[in-house]
Parts: sequence; C-alpha cells; structure tokens
Amino acid sequence: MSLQIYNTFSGKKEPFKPLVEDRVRMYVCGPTVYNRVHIGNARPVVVFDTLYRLLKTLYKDVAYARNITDIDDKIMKAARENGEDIAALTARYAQAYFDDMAALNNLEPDITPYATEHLPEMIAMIENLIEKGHAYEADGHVLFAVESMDDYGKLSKRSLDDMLAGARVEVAPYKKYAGDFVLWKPSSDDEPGWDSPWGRGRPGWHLECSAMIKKHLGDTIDIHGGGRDLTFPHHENERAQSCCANGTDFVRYWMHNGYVNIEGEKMSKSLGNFRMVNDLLEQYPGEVLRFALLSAHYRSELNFSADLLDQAWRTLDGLYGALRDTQSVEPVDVDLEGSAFLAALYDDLNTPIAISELHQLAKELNKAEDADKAAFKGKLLSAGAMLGILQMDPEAWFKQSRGGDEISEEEIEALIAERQQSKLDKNYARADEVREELKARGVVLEDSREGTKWRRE
RNA sequence: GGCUAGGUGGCAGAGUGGUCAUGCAGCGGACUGCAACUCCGUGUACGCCGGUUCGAUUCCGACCCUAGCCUCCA
Repeated sequence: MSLQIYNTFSGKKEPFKPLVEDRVRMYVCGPTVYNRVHIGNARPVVVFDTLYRLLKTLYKDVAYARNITDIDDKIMKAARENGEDIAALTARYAQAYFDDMAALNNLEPDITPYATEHLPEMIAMIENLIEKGHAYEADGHVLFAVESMDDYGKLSKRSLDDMLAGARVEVAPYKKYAGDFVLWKPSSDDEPGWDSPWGRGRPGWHLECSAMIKKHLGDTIDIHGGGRDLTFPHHENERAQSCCANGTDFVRYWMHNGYVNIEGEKMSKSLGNFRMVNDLLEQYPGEVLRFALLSAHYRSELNFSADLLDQAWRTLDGLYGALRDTQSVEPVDVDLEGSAFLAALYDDLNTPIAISELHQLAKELNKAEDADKAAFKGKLLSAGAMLGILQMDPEAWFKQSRGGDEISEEEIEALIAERQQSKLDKNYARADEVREELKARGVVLEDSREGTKWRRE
C-alpha cells in the first residue's frame, strides 16, 4: 500500500514520494491573527493534522510548519479600532488560536514561524527577485512582474488574459502590468514598518510564506496545504516568488481543502453567519467538532449545521460505547498495516471511508469473544488515534457536560442507589420513576452485569 | 462575463460499467422486571434529456440548478 495524494497542480491523484527518502517537509498556511477563528479556519488544521499523523507513521523525519501572520492591514485596522498595540493584539489572538486548535485535538506543528520575525529573510528575497529581473521598484513599492515568469497561473489554471478581462478592481497606477502584485509597500509614520532598501515599509502578504518556507523547510518542499480559496492569488504568487527567487521547484504536492458552508451558504461577513470555534466549544466537545470536520472528504464542501454536530456526537457515542463495554480489557498494540482503515487514508485521506471502517472495528469489538477483545480494542484505539479521536476515558466521555442546567454526579449516584434498593424491594414502580426522573434531567441509565452505568445526553 | 468544482435515499456521506457503501433517523425482532446498550433483519437513491453499450448512477454530449475564484478571505 502506498499513499496517494491529489495534487492541485496536476489535477490528479499521484503516488506520494518525498523528495528525499524518509524525509517529508510540509507547510500549511496559518491564520492572520486579528480575531477569533471560525470553523472554516479549523478545517485545514484538522485535515492536515490528520495527514501529519499519517505521515509520521510512514516516514522517519517529518517536519510540519504552520505560520502565524502577525503583520497585515486587517491587523492594523483592528488594532486601531481597539486602541490597542499591534503586538499585544496579535499575541492575544495567536494564543486564542493555539487554544482553539488544541481543543480540536490537533498536534502542535514542529515549527510555528511568525511573519514579523522574518523581515531580513523577506527583504533578502525581494533583493534577489529584483536582481534577477522578476521585480521592480515603483513609487515606494516593490512589485513582482508576473510577465517575467513563463508559467505564472499554472497552479490555479488560469491565464493572465482571462483574469484581467474579468477583473473588477482598479489597477494601481504604479503597476507596469495589471496583474503584478506587491512584495513591499511603504508605511506612513503612524503605521508599523521596517527599514529596507526601498524605505520604511512592510511586506506584501504572499511574501512571508515564501521566505519562511525557504528558511525553515528549504527551497523545495513536499507538501503545501491550505484552503481552496488560497489557490489564487496567495499560492500562485508564493509559487511565483519562490520559483523565481530560488530557481528551482517549490512545492511537489499542492493540497487544498474545500469550504465549510453554513446551512448551504458560504460563511461571510455580509451574511453574518460565522461560527466561531470558541463559541461552538461551549456547546460541543472539541472532539465532536473534529469528527464533524472529518466526516466529509477534505476536498468536498462540508455543510456545517446543528444536525451535523448532533449526528457526529451520537456517532462518537456509539464508538465510545464499544470502548466503555470493554473497559476492563487491556488493549494490545496492533499494526494497522494492511487494514482497510489505513487503505482509506492512503487513498488521498479518504476519512469518510476510514470512519466507516471504524464502525466495522467497533462492531467486531462488540461481537468479539473475550479472547479476541484485546486485539480488536487495540485496533479501534490505534485507528482512532490516527484520526485524533477516541483517546478519552470512555466513562469521562459519557459523563461530560452536554450544556444546560445539569444535575450533579452526587445526586445522580444517590438516585441510582435509591433505585437499586427499590429494585431489591421489588418496588419497580419507584425504580421506573427514578429512571424517568433522571431521563427528564438528561441522564440515561444503563443496567449491566457490572451494575448501573449512566450517561448524559 | 471568464475560469473551476459539484448535483446520490428523511439527513450526513463514499463509491462503482453488471450482487452490498457506511453512519444517523425509521420500522420489525432478540436481549431486559421496564429501559438503555448491543445484536439480527428491513425499506427508500443516484438533477433533466439524449447518445455509446447486452447493460449507465458510473463513460460522452446538450440542458437545468448550486457553489467557488477573478488580486481581503481556510
């Protein structure tokens, strides 16, 4: 079995082969930190975290970098509105981002580079591009000359002519060609800026990724990921900068995830339908959000709704149920190699199929003879770990808060004890009354050989 | 307008030139003092119209519809 990845550049699934044997370099575009992140921002993080987990089982040396964009016009605007220092604002939202992503069971990347810590590298790259005739200075700006690159537009599969024909945006007068984009722009005295050969200014948006990739991962990397909307212009321009500056291949496999829609519509400011991760976390465990994001293939659009989350929660309940019923079984470590579960992930990260295999594993565990339970439990747990789920203590899973007013554990245990006595007294009417009372308060009782278990729902 | 993806059962969501996705929900049964959990069984589907084919949800063409990108955006 070998890993296949859909490459945006070729438009095809390709066998994955790292540039250097047993060594993988992966970069994913991180957030611009000027507010809390929404569930759409979380999708690439969860998708590429899952890929990262898979790659780490396949290759010895995997380095994964995800940047923090901490200089940008949107940040400047937010800081001005808050009357807040930019550094304070970006530090606060970067931390909030880390917290939200950790709540979704994402591993930390190996490297988290910050744009503002790479100004010398960015300036050096601009100088290099000017020297090679791919960039020019005009009116305090430095622009990348897209016509100087033969296959500009090849990643996003569009021609310059097509784009300019349909353009709705005014062309800045200092541009030699309408499609040229900014590498460096001047800052006024009250704007953040850095000294450069072209005066005090700040970098264009695309430049940081090119510079940070070069510094931390090298001139050519294996995988570059991000949301579909980044394909153009962001990744096309990154590619242009890096290929022209480095004179070599930049990215071997480009991967782009689809959007998260809300009730069938794109999340947007004008619709006011953003779902912020931290708000969702007040109602749902992070694992439910993660599972919902993995329930569709990463290249498809995913329609996000309360119904989807409720289904995700119930599905996880089913899987955790198999683990709870085998709580006393010590799982054995198993190799998933050759399993249908792994085969699904190898096929361009087909998580819906992988999840269906998870159900089969849970079913096998439920039906297994005692002697076989340890192996099946081990399989289910390993498969869950690959997806970043099912690692919680099952009892804790079922007892966790489901939001709203909640009856305390002490009260639940007291009522269960009372019911137990009623049963011994053959007072089934009272026993059923307790069941009903607890059900009305969101607690379901399950009698079993080992005694009465409970869960919130 | 240009370019790119897509339209699958009540819902979510894979996949395939010819028996089955899978899960949730529904229905029937087993188990249970009653339940829950679990197990067994079960129905409903491939936007529309043509074409290729012995056979198309799958390939081809037209049409309808939806979404995205076109220098803010995961």
